[in-house]
Amino acid sequence: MVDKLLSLDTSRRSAIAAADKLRAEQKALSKLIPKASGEERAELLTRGKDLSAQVKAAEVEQNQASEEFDQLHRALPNLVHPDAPVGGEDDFTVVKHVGEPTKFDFEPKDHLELMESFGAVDMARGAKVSGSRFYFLTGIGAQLQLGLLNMAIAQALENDFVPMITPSLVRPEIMAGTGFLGAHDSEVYRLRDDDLFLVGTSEVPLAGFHADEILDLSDGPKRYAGWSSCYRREAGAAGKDTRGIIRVHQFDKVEMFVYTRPEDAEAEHQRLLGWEEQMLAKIDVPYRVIDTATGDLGVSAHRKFDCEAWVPTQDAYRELTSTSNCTTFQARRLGIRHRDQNGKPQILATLNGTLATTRWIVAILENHQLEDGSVRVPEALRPFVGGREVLTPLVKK
RNA sequence: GGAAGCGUGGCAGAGCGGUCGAAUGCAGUCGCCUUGAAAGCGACCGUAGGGCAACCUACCGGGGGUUCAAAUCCCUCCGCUUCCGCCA
Repeated sequence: MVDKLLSLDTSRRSAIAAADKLRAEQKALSKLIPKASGEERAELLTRGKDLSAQVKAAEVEQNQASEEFDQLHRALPNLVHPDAPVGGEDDFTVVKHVGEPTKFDFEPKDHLELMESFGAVDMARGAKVSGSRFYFLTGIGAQLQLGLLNMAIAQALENDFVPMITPSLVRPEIMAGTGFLGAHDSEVYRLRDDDLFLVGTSEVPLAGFHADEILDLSDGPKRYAGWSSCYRREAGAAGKDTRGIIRVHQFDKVEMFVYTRPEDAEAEHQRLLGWEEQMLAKIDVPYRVIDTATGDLGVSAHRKFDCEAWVPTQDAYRELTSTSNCTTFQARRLGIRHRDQNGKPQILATLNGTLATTRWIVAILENHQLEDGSVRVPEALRPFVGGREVLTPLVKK
C-alpha cells in the first residue's frame, strides 16, 4: 500500500515536471510570434499549434497522475497511536474511574419515566411529527438542555475558546474532508436536491471554517466551541436504545475544536480530555474514561478517549463525551496549514471533543433522582436553570 | 424566485487578447534625516509548488473551452452587491 503510494507520488511528480517543461517552451514561443512576420510567422504558428497539443496531453497526464495519487491517499485511514489498544469495539482499555456507580435503596426510574413525570419530553408527538427517534423537549426539559449547553459555553469562554454557532448544512467537500463520507456515509443525512449534508456534529463546519487557509499559530492553538444541532441517521442501530433520548436522530451539542501544531497535538488531546472532565464534575455523576480500541477509531482519529457516565437503570456506562486527535488527517484533506519556525507552510493537526449534549440529561436525571420521584439539580447547573434546586413530578389534574 | 451588475496582490483600485505576475495609492520592511518621533527622501515589498543554486512552473473567485498566446473572449459553477417579489 505504502509502496504503491510512493510510486504514484513519483509518477505524479515526473508528470508535473514534464508538463512544466513543455509549458516553458510554449511560453517562450508565444513571445516570439508577435515579433515575427511572413513565412517565419507562419512556421512559428504551426510549431505553436503542435506544442499546444503536446501541452494539453501532458496536462491530462499530470491530472490523471495527481488524481490517482489523491484517490489512494484519501482512501487511507489515519495512522493509529502506538499505545491505543488493538481490537474492536469491546477491546477498549479503562483509563480510570471517577466516583462509584450510584446505588439506590429504592427502585430507580429510568430517564424517560422521570422526564415524562416532569413534563420534560414528549416522545409520542415527536414520532407523530417526525417519526421514530424524534422527540420534543418540553418545559423543564428544554430548560435543562439550554442550561446545560449554556454552562458548557460558559466554561469554554473561561478557557478562552471562541464560541461559535455554526451552519448545520455543509458542502460535500467539507463533509468528505472531515472523514465522514467514507465507510459510514450511511449515517449521514443528505439533501440531494441541494447537494448538501446535514452535519452530525459541529466538528464538521468548524473544521471547514479554516479550509484552504494558512493559519498563524505563533500565539498558540486556535480553539473554538461550536454549538449546533446534530443529525444522525442511526441507520445501523435498529432496535438499539429505542427507549428515551439516548439514541436519537437530532440532538444539540457544544463541541470543542482545536487547530494546533502537529507536535503539540498529543498534549492538546489531554487538555481536551481535562476540559471534558471539568464539565462532567459539574453535573456530578460517576464516570469512567476509556481509551478506544483501534478498530473503533473511525477513519480520521489517531487516538480517541471517551468519557462514559454511569446510567443506573442500564447498569452500564454510556458515552457522554468523545475526544479525538485527528492529527493531520482532516487538515490534509481540507488544505489547512500553519507556518513553521522557518515560515514554511505545513499541514497542521485538528482535534475535537464533546463539552455537553442532550444525552447528558439522561445521566443527570438518573443519578440524582430521589425516592419520592424528584431529582436534585446539580449545584453548578442551578444558576443556568433559573435557580431550580429540585425537579418534582407534575401533579396530575 | 425574477432582473441587472460585480469578483484582480494585506486593503483600495487600474488593466479588458501578446510588451501583465500585473500600473498607482495606502499599509509593511530597510536606510537617510532627527535628541526621539512625525513628516520628507531613497530602496525593497504578492502567494504557492519544484530545484543545492541560477532558475522554472502555477495562481487575477472555482472548473472547462476558444487561441500559437487569456486577468482580458465564450460556457458553467460558486460568491457578493443593487432593484423587484416573498418571508422566519
